[in-house]
Amino acid sequence: MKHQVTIIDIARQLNISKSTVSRALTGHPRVKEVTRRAVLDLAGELDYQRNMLAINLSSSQSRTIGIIVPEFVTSFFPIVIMGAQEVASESGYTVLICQSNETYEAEVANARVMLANRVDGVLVSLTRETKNFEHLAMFTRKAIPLVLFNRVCYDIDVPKVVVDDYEGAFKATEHLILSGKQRIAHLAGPPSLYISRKRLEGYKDALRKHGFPIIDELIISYDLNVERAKIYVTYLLDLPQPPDALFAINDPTALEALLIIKARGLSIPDEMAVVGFSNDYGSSLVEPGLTTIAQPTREIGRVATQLLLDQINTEASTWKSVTRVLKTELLIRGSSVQGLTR
Amino acid sequence: MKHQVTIIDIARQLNISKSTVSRALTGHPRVKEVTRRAVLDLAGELDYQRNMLAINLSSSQSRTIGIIVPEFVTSFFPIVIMGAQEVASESGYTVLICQSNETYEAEVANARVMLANRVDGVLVSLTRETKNFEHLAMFTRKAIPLVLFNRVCYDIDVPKVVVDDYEGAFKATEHLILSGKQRIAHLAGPPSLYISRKRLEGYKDALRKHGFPIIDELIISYDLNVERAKIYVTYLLDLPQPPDALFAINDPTALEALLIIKARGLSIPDEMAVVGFSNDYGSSLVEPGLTTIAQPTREIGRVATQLLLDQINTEASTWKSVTRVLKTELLIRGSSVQGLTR
DNA sequence: CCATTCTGTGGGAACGCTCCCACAGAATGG
DNA sequence: CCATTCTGTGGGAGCGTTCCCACAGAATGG
Repeated sequence: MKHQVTIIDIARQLNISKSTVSRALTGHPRVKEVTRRAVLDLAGELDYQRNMLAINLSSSQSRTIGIIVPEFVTSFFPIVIMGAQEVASESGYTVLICQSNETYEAEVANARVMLANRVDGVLVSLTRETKNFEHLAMFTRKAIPLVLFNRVCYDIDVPKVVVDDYEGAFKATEHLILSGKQRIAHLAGPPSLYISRKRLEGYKDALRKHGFPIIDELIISYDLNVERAKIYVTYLLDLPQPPDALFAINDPTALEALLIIKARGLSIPDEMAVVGFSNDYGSSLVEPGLTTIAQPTREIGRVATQLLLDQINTEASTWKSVTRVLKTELLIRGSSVQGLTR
Repeated sequence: MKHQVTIIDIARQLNISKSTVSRALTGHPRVKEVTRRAVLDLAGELDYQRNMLAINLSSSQSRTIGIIVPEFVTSFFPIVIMGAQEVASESGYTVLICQSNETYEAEVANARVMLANRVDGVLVSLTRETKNFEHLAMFTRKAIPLVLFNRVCYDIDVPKVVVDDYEGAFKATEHLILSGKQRIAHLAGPPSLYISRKRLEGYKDALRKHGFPIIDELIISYDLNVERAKIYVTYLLDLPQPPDALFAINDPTALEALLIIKARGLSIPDEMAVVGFSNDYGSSLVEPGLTTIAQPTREIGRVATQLLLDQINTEASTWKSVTRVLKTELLIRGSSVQGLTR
C-alpha cells in the first residue's frame, strides 16, 4: 500500500502545524494569505486528496445519503435515483445505493449497511414482501432521517413522496369507461403494497361512479413477478366472459399483457384495450403505444431527496412527516384509443 | 445528535476493556466463549452497529468499490451495475455509484469523489467526451486498482472488460448482406470512443469481405445524443440513393431509427432493415422486433468486478492488464428478416 | 504608553475502531 | 518443580481529520 499524502506531510514540508494546514484547506478565515497559498500550492503539487474517511469520523457524519430500492430492472428506479443524485450532489452529498431485489431479507441487510456506514439519511422504497418495519424504525430511533417514496407504508411516521395513485388509477379506469369499455379487468399488485391498494381503490371508485359492477373475477392481485403476469393475462382472456379492457398496476405488466394479447391475434384496442401506470421506457415503443399514467419519476427522486436534506439540516424534534403527493398525467396512446400511434 | 452506541459503551457495561469487545465482535479466536457471548448479547440488546467510518479509517481501506458510468437512462449500465453489485457484496464490498452524465468534467469530479472516499478500487466506463486520462492515471499512481469496461481506452494500462465489438459489428453487417441488402448505412458513435471505431471497422470489413464498396455518405458518426439521431436518419432516408439497411451503433439509436422509418411508411425490413447493438429492454417490444447484437450485460459487471477484486487482493506490482473479451450473439428479429415478430 | 482586542499559529484531545505489545495465570513437559 | 508455551485480557498508539484552547506579537485606542 502506497502512503497517501496527508495534511501532516504538507505541514512538515512547509514547517507549519497541521492545524494551520487544515485551516488553509477548509477555508478558515484566520490564515495569512501567503500561508494559504503555499498550502494550496503544495497540496496541488502533491496530489493531495482529503481523506473523507477521517473527516467523516471526526465530524461524526458521512455526508452520504443512502437509497434502498427494490429493483433496478425497470427504468423507474434508475430515473428516481438520477433525480436524487442531482439534488444530493448539489448539496455536496454522495449517494450510497442498495438494491433489495424485492426481498425482505436483503432490505434488512441493506438497512444495516446504511447504519454501519453512518449515512446521514435514507431514502427507501419498500420491497413487495416487506410487512415488518422494525429495520426502518431503527433509523428513526437513531435519529437518522428517513423518507419513503413510491412504495411507502403508513406504519411508520416519516415523510413520504408519492404520486396520487388513487387519482391516477381513477383516471385510467374512467378513460377506459369513456372509451366505451364494458368489462374492465384490473391486474393489481400485492395488497401488502400501499400503492396496490390505492390503485385498486381508484379503479373500483371509477367503476362505481359510472354505475358499473365490480366483478371479482376480473380483479387479480399478483406479486409483480412479470413471468406470472403471463399466466394471469391468459386466464383473463380465457374467461367465458373475457374483459374488453385491462388496467394494469404498472407498465411492465401492461406491456407483457399487450404482447400476449397481440400474440393471440386480438385487436387492440377494439377487442381489448390496455392501460398501464408509470410511462416506462418501452411504453412508447410498442405498437400500439401503451396508454399509461405518467408519473414525474425524476421529480420523485428530487423531492424525496430535498425532504431528506431538510430533515438532515434540522433538529430531529422538529421533523414532521409530511406526505408530498405529486401529480400524474393520463397519456393516451393507441392501446386504448383507435388510430393513435406513438 | 443522539449518541451512537460504541464498543466503549459495551466495554464499560461489561467491565472489560474495549480491546476485548473488539475481539469478540470481530471473531478473534482468543476470547473466552462466555465473554464473547456476553458481548454479542449486549451488542444485540443495545442495537450496536459497528461504525464503518472508524473501521475504515483505522484499517485505511473502505471496503468500497467505486463505479463511474456515463449514464443511467438506457438499461445497459443499470444492469452492469447489478452484476457488479452481486459480486461485490458477495465479497463484503459496498458500491459507490457515480454518473458522469456524459461530460468530462463530471467524470473528473467523480474520480475525485472516489479518491476522497478512499475506495479500494474503481470501475469506469468513459464518457463520449473523455480524451484526457490524467484523472484515471491518478488512480494507478496512487496504487488504486482500476478496471475499464465497455467504454474503454488503450491510453492507460489497466485491465479491461469488453465485448468483441468488431466481431459483433461484423456479424450484424454480414447478416444484413446475407439478407440481400445492397446499401447498408452505419450510424456510428463518436470516433473518440474505442467501441465506435471497432464497430465501424467490423462494419467495413464485412462489406469488404463480400465485395461491397464502402460508401462514405452512408457512414455517419454522431455524438450518441438520441435527439440528433433523428436528423441523421432523416438525412439518410432523403438521400438520392437511400440505403436499404441501417446498422446502428447501439439499440437506442436503432430504435429511434426504426420509429422514424415506420412513421415514414416504409416497410421494415423490405425497404429498410435495421440492426442495433446491445439488446436493450425495448428492442423486443417494438414492432417489428429489433435485430441486435446481444451482449452479456450483467456478466460484464460481474467479470469487471471480479477482475477488480483480484487486483485489490494482490500486490500492485503483480497487476497485469488483461483484456477480457466477452462474446456477443446475433439476435435476429423482424427488423431484418421478414415474418419474425418477437 | 499601557491595557485591550485582533490576527495567525501551534498543541493536543477527540472521533471509534484495530492491532501490537505486555502480562498474569493456567497448562504443559522434560 | 521450574522453565516454557498458551490463553485471555488490558493498555495504548495510530488512522487523518477537526476544533477548541492557548498564546505570541501586532494593531488599536483612550
